[in-house]
Amino acid sequence: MNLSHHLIARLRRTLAGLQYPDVPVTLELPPSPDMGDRSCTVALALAKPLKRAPRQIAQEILQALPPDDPWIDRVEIAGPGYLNFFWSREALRQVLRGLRESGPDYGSSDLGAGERRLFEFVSANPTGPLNIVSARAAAVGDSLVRVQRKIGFDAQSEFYVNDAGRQVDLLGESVRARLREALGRPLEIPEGGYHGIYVRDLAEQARQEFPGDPLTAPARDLGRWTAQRIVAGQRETLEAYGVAYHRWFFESEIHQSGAHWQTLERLKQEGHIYEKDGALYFRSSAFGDDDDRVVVTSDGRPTYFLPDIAYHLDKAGRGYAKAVDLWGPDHHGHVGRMQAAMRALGLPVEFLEVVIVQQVNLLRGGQPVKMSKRTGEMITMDELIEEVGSDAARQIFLSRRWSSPLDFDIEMAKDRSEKSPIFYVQYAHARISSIFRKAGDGEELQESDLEALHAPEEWDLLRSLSLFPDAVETAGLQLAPHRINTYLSDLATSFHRFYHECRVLSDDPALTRARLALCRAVQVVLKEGLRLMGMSAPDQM
RNA sequence: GCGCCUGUAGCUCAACGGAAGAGCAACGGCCUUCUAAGCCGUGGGUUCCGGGUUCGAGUCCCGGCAGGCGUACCA
Repeated sequence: MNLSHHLIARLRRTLAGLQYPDVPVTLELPPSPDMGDRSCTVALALAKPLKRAPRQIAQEILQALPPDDPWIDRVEIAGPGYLNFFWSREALRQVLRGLRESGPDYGSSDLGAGERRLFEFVSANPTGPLNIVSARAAAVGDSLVRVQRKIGFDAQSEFYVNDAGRQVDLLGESVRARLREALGRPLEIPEGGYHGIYVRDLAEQARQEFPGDPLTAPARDLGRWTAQRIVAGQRETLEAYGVAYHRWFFESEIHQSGAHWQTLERLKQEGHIYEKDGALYFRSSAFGDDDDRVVVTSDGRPTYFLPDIAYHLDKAGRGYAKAVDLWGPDHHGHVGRMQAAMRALGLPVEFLEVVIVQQVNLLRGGQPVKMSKRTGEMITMDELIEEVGSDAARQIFLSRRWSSPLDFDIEMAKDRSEKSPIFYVQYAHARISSIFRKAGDGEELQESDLEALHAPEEWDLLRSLSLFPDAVETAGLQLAPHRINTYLSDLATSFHRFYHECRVLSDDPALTRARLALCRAVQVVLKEGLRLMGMSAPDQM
């Protein structure tokens, strides 16, 4: 049940019948509903190849359209040559029937044709608790995966744990420094170590539970043990946020299997590696990067880059046609080298798509909250969820494009007054639930009841429902989950207006049944949309 | 210096290359009703500036300006 697809198919057939050159047929939303429900600009696009006036072409298309379409009430030509389509009441009733049949599957499609896609996000270092930046990435990444699956991609989520390398040693040494501090010695955190107060708690845990003597064990062993504790905590945080990964991938797996050395061999064989000053360089500049990059240092250690290449190669090896990585703005400089590596290894350019999720500026009542990674002074993701709640946080993170920097005001996020737009959509859902509580077990809808729908607010609501599949499709294809949020706000507006103007439970049984069916349809779409955003659909507020 | 992101109403932000929008703030209305966390109305714009491509540019390209981030044999 997708009115847009129906119309596009109609138009394509008509254009083919007219033997026009092949141009993409897409639909727009006219600026105002009284100008139409969907609009098509093919006549404008055809003006040049046909060397004719666009309005004249529009006229020709209009006349060639099958006149007997029960879903189209009328077509108008507007402006320079827009074709504006108006749905018939029958079409809008059909939306309601279709929704009753498909339920939450409404808006699902097989557009992705089962293509396997892997979404990697957050992937924070296992050296401290997750912060607010991770909260944004988690909200965006998780919603992306949900939407991708909705439109027929076989999408999965993954967290890459950097549990190897120097930072793990530093973590071990930082824990040890805290252990010594607890014994009354001065606190000496190593250069580049971790200053956060959370390290003290980890040291206490290590004192009690580390298998062996944490004061004398190798820093790497202590670090690895601690990292595992931190990862477990990160996993709990994300689960409290409603994010469950399909897989947690540990960098140490690569070090154990030696996959990174195999990757290096492969690059060497292809002639993409050279030595300079004792270090091994990957000739990434030959594949579009600004510069060549070190993959093995002069003292023989792999840089983080080499296992990272191996990891992404592993993604391809696992049968994913596309890997989408969500990175922070501080890593955007790495996009070029990673894509260069993918190309050097023979993967198509589109294989790796990097989404840079921009920074979050944390505010409290309009004032910036100072955060410092060095001193470990920061608001953790746990504190964020505790203070503002998972739903409110996700709603804010999904209300903007990921490419925009975002101001997150904690006070505003907690606000539950009428000024706050955060609960607008959920409130609509709760209101509908309330109606159904009052209605009790209603009678079954009769086909003839639909004739009772007449108010403009009812048609407007049905029009809004008809746009859900389009919103899902756009959000999925453009990797733009905030589109779902924009759509749901519009739907909620239509509903609140309807609620205000049209009493659902009345002494007219047919009208009551019809309006209850309409409410149910709205409720299903709100709930499904909220699910795609990883938010709950409360029955009471 | 170079690279990336951002610049749209007073503020926070939407807008598949297609006809500039919403929320908040301001002002004025609506609770004896299924939830007022809601609804209705009013005002508010050189889409940072200058070129270009296009039938059509907030959107794409080039050049500026402003803010943010990055620019390691760290991750």
